[in-house]
Amino acid sequence: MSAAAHPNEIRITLPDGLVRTFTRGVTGAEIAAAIGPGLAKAALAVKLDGKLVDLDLPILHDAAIAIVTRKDEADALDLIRHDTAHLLAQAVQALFPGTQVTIGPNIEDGFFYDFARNEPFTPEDLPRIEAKMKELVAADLPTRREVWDRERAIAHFKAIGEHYKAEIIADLPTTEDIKVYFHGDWHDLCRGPHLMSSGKIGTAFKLMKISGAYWRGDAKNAQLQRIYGTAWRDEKELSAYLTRLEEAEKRDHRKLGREMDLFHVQEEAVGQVFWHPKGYTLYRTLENYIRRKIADAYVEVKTPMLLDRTLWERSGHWAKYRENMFLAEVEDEKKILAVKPMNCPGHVQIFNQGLKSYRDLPIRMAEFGSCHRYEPSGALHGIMRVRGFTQDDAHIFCVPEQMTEEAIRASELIFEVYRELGFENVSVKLSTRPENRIGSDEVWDRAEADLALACDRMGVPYTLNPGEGAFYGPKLEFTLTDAIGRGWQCGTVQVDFNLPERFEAEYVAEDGSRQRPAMLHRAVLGSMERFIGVLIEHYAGKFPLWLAPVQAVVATIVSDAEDYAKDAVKALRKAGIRAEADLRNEKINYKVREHSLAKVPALLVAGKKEAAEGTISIRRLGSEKQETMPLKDAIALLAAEATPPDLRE
RNA sequence: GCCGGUUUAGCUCAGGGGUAGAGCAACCGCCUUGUAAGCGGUAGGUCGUGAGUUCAAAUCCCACAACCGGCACCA
Repeated sequence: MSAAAHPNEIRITLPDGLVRTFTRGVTGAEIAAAIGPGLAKAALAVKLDGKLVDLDLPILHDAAIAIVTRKDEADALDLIRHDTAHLLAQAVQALFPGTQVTIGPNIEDGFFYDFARNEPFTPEDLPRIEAKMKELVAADLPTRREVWDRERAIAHFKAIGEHYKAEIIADLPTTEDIKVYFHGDWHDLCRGPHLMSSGKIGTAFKLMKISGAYWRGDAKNAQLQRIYGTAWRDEKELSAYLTRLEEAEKRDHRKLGREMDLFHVQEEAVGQVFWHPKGYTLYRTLENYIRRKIADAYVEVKTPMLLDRTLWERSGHWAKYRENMFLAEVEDEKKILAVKPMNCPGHVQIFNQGLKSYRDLPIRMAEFGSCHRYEPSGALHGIMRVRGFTQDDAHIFCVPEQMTEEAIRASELIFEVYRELGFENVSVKLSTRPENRIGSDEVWDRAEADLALACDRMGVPYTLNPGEGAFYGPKLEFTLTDAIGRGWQCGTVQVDFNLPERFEAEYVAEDGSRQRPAMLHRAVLGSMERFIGVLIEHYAGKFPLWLAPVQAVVATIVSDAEDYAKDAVKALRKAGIRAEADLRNEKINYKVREHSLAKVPALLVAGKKEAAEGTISIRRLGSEKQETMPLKDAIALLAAEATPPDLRE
């Protein structure tokens, strides 16, 4: 492209490819105005060579620009949310003088701002702050950007008591301009860009919650007060978001677990689950499914719950993980036992029984291992984060050359299981060496490469999670996406250099020498408890038939149909269907409502007609239609559907 | 663990120094019923736990616990 004819002119390429010439120093606002008054009015910011900048920023060089309006969803939301965060800070400082501002970034669906203030904010403060924010929007305060000298900025923010801001500036790279944005007469350090006035923000925002948050995310630092908010392009989007939150709440596994009589928790067993008959049916269905999935390639074992302290000292857990372990003392024997937080040391003990040959490898040792970890009280959450849980665990002992192949095998199992359980969308992360680790760099290089190669060979894309590996080895982490788009990290494949070494696991190699086996940890579901929680929320309690605790209810309309209904239940059960009879003296409306609320997938209604004809009237959960068919056809239909996915043709 | 909030019947929630209420569920009757609540009645609570103030505490004060929302943690 040739340079512009005149030195004071620059060439601006617009999104439609059109190139227009403007005076050097032209602003996005001016370009928008030159294109049309509508665009000028709608303009929020400029995308200058792909980077969002202020509308009033002078453009000095030839560039490709796009005027960003509310129609550009991602950019518009970014701009609006960031401005709303500033608006929040401005309102808070107006209402609560002496409050320091710190940082206020955008997050998914909104933003937050962290404040330093001795008095805590209360829930009642939120509507007040929100009202103030709307006032500031109505005032349509103009935005102004200034670039300050670093030392001046630090001195200024210190002088006005904004010590956190001063600290932020001091930590900014020296290459960075120190930009201060004014909204009316309030100002804040910010990298920008911002909308040209507060009126552009609109009023589709809402403050959501208050929480504590540590300065710079470090629990050793002071705790700040965080206010979360959400902001959208218009009221319609805001209300759609709020509706989405309500819908998510309806899926809450704690609520559904109670309503569907699946499980409960109580104070005397904090962080542990009481599985009710229906919940445990679901649990066993899932467990047996996994058991079938691994039947051909794995051996299943069961290891002790309580193991002597000396074993944990040897495994390294005593040093690294003790504060998370439950201990049991046996005074008579002066012993301290620990409740296992993991199954791996136990599995190595089994591996170590008897001499293994390279011909025996790989040994894939699985256990539905009941583990207990003393999780911080604040981390507990329903059955998703508990202190007593069961891992669908396995450890694979192999020769080092088999590592990639075994990682592939484990990963493919994970993908297959997720797909069969109704999760199509799965992402993979490769977590690499953390600062605090054991093992030489060469060993880490090799292990990370093995896992990366496994992904490549499967054709599975992965994102790198640098520094997030376990201290004993790198890992692959599998995150599935549920029905409403939330990610749940469940499966994992981890290399372990630590345990085989510490427990001196060995096998006899081809040349007769003793070698250390490589070890992989792997879990598909992760924890049974957590995964069932995910399933409940994913399906909103409406499980596919094969998982549903009660698959069919035969409900009578008149008492004359009772014997027929009982026989129908018998026949259903004989076909392997979890069926129950509802012979109560209630209207069919009442029964339909009740079993629908209980989320029974198939309601089989038997009245006088059905009893006489040997038919049944099927009503499926979620449908208002019903279909009458011969009982044996209904049984065949349901039996087919009740077949677990791995057993289908 | 930290910050804030909450805790009253099985569930959802009201009440707020004078001894506890509603709806639904449960139980008992009546109704034999045709696809999302038929009618009537009965019963049900150490008001999270402990300690205090008071003539009197579910209510006020303190401590603790559990739960909820975040933060931190998540071998």
